[in-house]
Amino acid sequence: MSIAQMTNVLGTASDELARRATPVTTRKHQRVTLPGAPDETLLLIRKGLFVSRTAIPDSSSTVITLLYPGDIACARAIPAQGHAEIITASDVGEIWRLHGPAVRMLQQTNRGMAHEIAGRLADQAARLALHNAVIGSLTGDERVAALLMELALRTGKHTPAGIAFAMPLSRLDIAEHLALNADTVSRIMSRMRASGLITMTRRRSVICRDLDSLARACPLGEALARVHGTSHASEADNAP
Amino acid sequence: MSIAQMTNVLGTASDELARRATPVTTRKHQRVTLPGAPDETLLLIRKGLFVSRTAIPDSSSTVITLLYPGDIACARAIPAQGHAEIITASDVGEIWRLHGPAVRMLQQTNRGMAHEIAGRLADQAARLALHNAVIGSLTGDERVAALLMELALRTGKHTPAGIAFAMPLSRLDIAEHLALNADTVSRIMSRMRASGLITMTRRRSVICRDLDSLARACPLGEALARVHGTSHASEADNAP
DNA sequence: CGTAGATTTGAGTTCTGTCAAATTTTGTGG
DNA sequence: CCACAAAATTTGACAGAACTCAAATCTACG
Repeated sequence: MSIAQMTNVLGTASDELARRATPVTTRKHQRVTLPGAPDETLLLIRKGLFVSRTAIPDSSSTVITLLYPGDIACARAIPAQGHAEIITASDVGEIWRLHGPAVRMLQQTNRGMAHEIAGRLADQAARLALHNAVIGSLTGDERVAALLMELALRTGKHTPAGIAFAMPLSRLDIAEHLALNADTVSRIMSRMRASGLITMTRRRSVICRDLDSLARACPLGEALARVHGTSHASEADNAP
Repeated sequence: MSIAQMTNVLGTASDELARRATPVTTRKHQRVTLPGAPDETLLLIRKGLFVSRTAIPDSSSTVITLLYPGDIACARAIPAQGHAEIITASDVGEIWRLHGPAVRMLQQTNRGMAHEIAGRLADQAARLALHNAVIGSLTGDERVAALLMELALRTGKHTPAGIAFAMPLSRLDIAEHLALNADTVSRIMSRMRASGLITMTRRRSVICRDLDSLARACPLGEALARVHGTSHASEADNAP
């Protein structure tokens, strides 16, 4: 089974999945809770953009991971103890909740499913590793460019004026995700607006004239394009 | 099946695994290559400490991930294109190489294996997320303390003088892993030595009087202990 | 015992964080 | 539809932590 085929196993199994899973339609800022460690519930992201906000005790910081359609959220992949929360960042979202027993049952019926889940988790691990490189080796400007590029690749629409996409994260969310300060993020985006790299109608709507200039503004552009830019359009076309 | 039981599936399947896998014993600085993306080869870390050094094109930086016994390295979980390299950091190491066909065959025979692999990848994703928090929200001193604590928990031996462990990474490795500068790492460790937090016989051998003071020096100590400090001793007891 | 490489340390610079105030946006009720 | 309050964002001034560059030491290894 090739990777390309595997990518759709969760899709082709959707009849069976649909019987076992509990679909949840969410609106902006709605929280979906994920039980803590011993539980093996899976949340399958189906539509929209979600952020996994993980408050780690003993630290004032929260880890913010972005979740796109096709991604899987599970307690074991989250470093915090106890419950975790997945928050809808886009205007609407859809999650399928799969309880532990259902996961085990599906894995017995559909032998490819555990393999597919492992593959997805591997993809998400690759993204986390890349994100480590982003916040570890790039300047503030480059980090913001990386996020914009990621969102443009994942959720952007081509328009005459360039690639348009919604910025579903607040400045504070962006800051926490990119390991920056909210003030600094604001400064950087103002600078980008002034330099003409991006245009913003409203605060939450970005237009980027061309992706190439964004990629040039970010040393990891090539890797980001590989991780975020392939076949996600079909999965993310329900963006608001 | 509880998580505790799952943790050992790869172990209990070792007879079958041993038939399919190619064991590789490595010495310090030895490289084990992992074929690029379409390949589904798995490298199972059995003994020792390895670093996955991923050079991302278009960037001068390399992502360094630490791999401990029980961890899995696979192309899909690595953000770089093409081949990847796993480098032995400890004096000796052992890896089991599982080629794609062997993985598929094992998954048909042993239904729990894909599930176990998914669980391991989830654990590694949790560690990557925690590492994001480390390099994103901690000061240089705190990051170094976090690494020392991780190594102490994973490979430390209790001695009358405190917890002793080898520092298998060079200052440059540490710097790249922690998103710092090699000079800064050196400065920080000198400061820690001066303050009595750690003692160093030779450059690669560290003794920490007590873990608590390290944990106090790192706001994420609690989370690190949870992720690194539970039942790894039995897996890592072959440390050099 | 000498050399190449790794580490340490100093001095100066830059980027980002902190704090505070001004401004814009969003949400609510009349 | 407008006014108002609360929240979010923007911007300025300043401080501090980490980086860069360079030189001095130290180690490992032949």
